[in-house]
Amino acid sequence: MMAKPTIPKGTRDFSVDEMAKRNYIFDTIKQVFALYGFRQIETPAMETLQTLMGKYGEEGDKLLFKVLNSGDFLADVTEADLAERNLNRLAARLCEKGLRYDLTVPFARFVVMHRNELTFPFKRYQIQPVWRADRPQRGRYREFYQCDADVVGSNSLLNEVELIGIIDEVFARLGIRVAIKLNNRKILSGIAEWIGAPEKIVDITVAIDKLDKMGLDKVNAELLEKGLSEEAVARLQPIIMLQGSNEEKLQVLRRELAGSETGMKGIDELEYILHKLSASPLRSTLEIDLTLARGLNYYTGAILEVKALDVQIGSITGGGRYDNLTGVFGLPGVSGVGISFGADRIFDVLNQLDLYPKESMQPTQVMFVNFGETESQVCLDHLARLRAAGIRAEIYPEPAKMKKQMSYADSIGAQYVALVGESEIAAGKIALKNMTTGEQSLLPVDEVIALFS
RNA sequence: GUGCCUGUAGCUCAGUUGGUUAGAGCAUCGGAUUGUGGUUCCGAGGGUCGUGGGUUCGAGUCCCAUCUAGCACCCCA
Repeated sequence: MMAKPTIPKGTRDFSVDEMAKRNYIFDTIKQVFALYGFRQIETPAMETLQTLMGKYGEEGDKLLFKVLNSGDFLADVTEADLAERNLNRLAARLCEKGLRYDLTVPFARFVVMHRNELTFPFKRYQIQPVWRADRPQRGRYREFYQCDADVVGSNSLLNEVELIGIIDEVFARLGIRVAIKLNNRKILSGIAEWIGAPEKIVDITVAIDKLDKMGLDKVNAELLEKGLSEEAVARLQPIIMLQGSNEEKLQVLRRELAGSETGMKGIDELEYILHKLSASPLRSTLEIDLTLARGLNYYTGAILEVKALDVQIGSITGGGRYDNLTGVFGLPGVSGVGISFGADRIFDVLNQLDLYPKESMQPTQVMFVNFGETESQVCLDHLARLRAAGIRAEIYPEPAKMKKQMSYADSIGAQYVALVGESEIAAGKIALKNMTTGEQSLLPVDEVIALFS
């Protein structure tokens, strides 16, 4: 007896309806990427662990899925290794491959491997699943798709501007209301530098993030607890309390961080991007948010994140600039900037808001009822004509009872049912039934085709 | 990875202080209706109560473990 079939934790099957919806998302994103001059690549599901390890910090390494070597994978393992029980060292002996954790690191590897075939700036997009051994929650899966667009080999901030344009266009097309949050790593560095505690950037941003929930007193208390001096906390006050329009925020930052060269550089960059974008107003709101920093260890310039306004879910898109993207793979001095759409979360958002256009489901437009051998032969001719005209059409494969064939047409959401029996064949016409209105008319093929153009 | 929480037909759920052969609605399949679906009526199939142990004369109900979904951390799309 077979055990009940299951799938691994944090993974999902997608039904035909779900795939139609997902493809609608992927197609929308692809079209916009292409509009902005990005071209697609793919990389393998597996990379060598050498490529993957150490790129995502200690936490990230723990979340990597490792692939057991084939063959006698214990051959090189000694009793001493087993006795030692050092997981990392043992894993290194047993596994040389892992599932990719994101698309950015494999892309960096790709750029370095193919550097002589590429012309820079190189703009690529990539839509593929990634895997993380995270504990699943709503909107958090162990297998999920990322849709990345990156530019390498260009330091121009125009890239940031274009990427924000892509984000705005994609969510406008999908009909999702979003807020784009913008920050700059150099500003964060400037802040830390200014209060004399460079290593405290993360603690500071995490604390500021809690201002709404906990209030100023508790935020300050947490900062002191994290080891900041009274003086440093006092200096931070204007930055913690930062609010108002983007212009006002920039003004305050400019005043407070005047002493930090790095900080001022970051402010300049931010201002440049906002200025360029002001020329053609975005449909989404764009706001400066100093609390963006966590998990973005490798970012060195702009940092951005997108939140859905009407659904509570983690960020649905993230991105930023990382100088020296390819440095770890032996190609220093190449800057990258990119964004990553979280297709699965966008899918969840769209599902909750039910924002799919009808056409995205691509249901059959005409289904022919099967009356038997001679009748279906005539239908095949009609089908060929309809399909040549780009109409999605099919015939029920068996001469089953009418009721059954009609129910089937109903369940697949067919727009029309075509009836071609003895009398229709004699008349050289098709009885076409509109499944929404229930109306039926007798038409020649040409007029049926004309209905859809 | 840490701390909580969930689990009964494909789906949404009932199931009385542990007590005979575990129910309903929806869905599925068949029939009423031999060229007309989405409405109606009738009928059928489908569950070793997530899984494995334990307590008990007796467990869907109590205990433990494990798996799964989810929540808060951590981290992130």
